[in-house]
Amino acid sequence: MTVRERLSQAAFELFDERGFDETTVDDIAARAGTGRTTFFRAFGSKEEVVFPDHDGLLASVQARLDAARPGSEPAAVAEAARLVLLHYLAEGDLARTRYRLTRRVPALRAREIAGQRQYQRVFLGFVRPWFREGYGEGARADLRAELLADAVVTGHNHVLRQWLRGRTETPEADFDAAMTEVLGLFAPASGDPTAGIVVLRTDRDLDAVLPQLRRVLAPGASMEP
Amino acid sequence: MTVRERLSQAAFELFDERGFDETTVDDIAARAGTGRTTFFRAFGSKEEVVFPDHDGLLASVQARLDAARPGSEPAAVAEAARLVLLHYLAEGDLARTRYRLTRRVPALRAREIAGQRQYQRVFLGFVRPWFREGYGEGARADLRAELLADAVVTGHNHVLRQWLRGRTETPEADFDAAMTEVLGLFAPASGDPTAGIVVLRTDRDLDAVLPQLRRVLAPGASMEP
DNA sequence: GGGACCGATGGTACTGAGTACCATGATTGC
DNA sequence: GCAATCATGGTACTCAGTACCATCGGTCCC
Repeated sequence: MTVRERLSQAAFELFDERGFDETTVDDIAARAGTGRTTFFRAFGSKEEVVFPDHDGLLASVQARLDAARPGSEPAAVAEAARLVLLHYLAEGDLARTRYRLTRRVPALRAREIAGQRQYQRVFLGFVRPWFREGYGEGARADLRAELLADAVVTGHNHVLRQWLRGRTETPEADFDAAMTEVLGLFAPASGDPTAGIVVLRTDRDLDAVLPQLRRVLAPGASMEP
Repeated sequence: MTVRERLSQAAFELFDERGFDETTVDDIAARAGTGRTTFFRAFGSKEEVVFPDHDGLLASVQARLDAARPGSEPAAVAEAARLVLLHYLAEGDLARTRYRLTRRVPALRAREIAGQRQYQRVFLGFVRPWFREGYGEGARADLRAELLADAVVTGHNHVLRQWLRGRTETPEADFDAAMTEVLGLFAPASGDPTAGIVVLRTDRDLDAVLPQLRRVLAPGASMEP
């Protein structure tokens, strides 16, 4: 076990026993059998122990998006987001412990949220050019791109949260459904046959088209042609 | 000028001159002609000087939503969000200084983002029951409610940012447009005539269906098959 | 007027995170 | 065997934030 791993384990144990604020860096270092200096060389800050893989995960999302080919943007977005989900699923109990910690400690919550925003920024950087192409440049395309980048992160978080709370046994299937929903709401028209989405605003009788619409709007079946 | 105002002014001056991290609380207190203790009694933390009205603004948003009457949810959401926009517009240069600070200082950025999430939570608390009613309980309604709550905040931020950067002279009109867009994407059917918006996904020629659908989709009609 | 009370202020001392610097000991390369 | 390198740990510092206490000005009551 590396020093870093010993420190991480000691930290999570102590956070669980006493709480985050009640644990000092000295406590962690002592339990791990190292000095304080070593802790800060390994982790940079006390909070960072809780989110050790954040930067790497963010980079892998960016890499997945960078590797996307034109025309497959929706798939690239979904697959990049899936990387994050799979990472947490693989962590198992550790992810649940982190979840409990972030619910309880405002500073950790703030850091988690800031981290999520970084994902949103990465998705935005990928999605904005695509939207400008699909909708034309201007505020409308940029706003929609922001909304989609948000929605991808929120969709992911929604599913992850259900799993962290033990509310679902099928997070990956839920994820597919959520991504379909999200991409269906936002993706601009493009060469991709899965991206033919229209926003309509009217002010009259729905019943006439309802049967026809039901086919398209039906849960589960709605998004795939 | 109250002690709090003197401290605030001194702080912003120093942040501007030397930067946030390079300014100590002692510096601020000294320039304001008070003691360190008084600073912490007035502000709670160094970061809080930068976001002094956050809690009050959040409460006013909550209050506006609490006062909403059934059937006017979209208007309530838009008006509650508008409160925030108007607050920043009224601040003028102070808001721009804060914007510059939050771009430069990661800790302030994180705090700003955490604050935005609080707005999202408030909107979510308001919107979720409405969506459960409109779509039925379940993950789909909850996810869509989250997406709308996000989108309201993002729409607001989008417009505010344009103004903070000096890219628009008509933030209020932009805001109306953004809210229409956002609510149009997400709002479930309701009595409000501005809410008769349906998101539809087809794989056919859009131009062919659009006029027809435009005719038949009605406000107030349920999207539930 | 005088004394008791009270709120705001400011000072002192403490804890704990994070940084800088240096000494030491182990490992590696030659 | 020797030198260079690197991880480690120790010491000392800055600064945010907290706790506690002393002081001072005003106010209220007698």
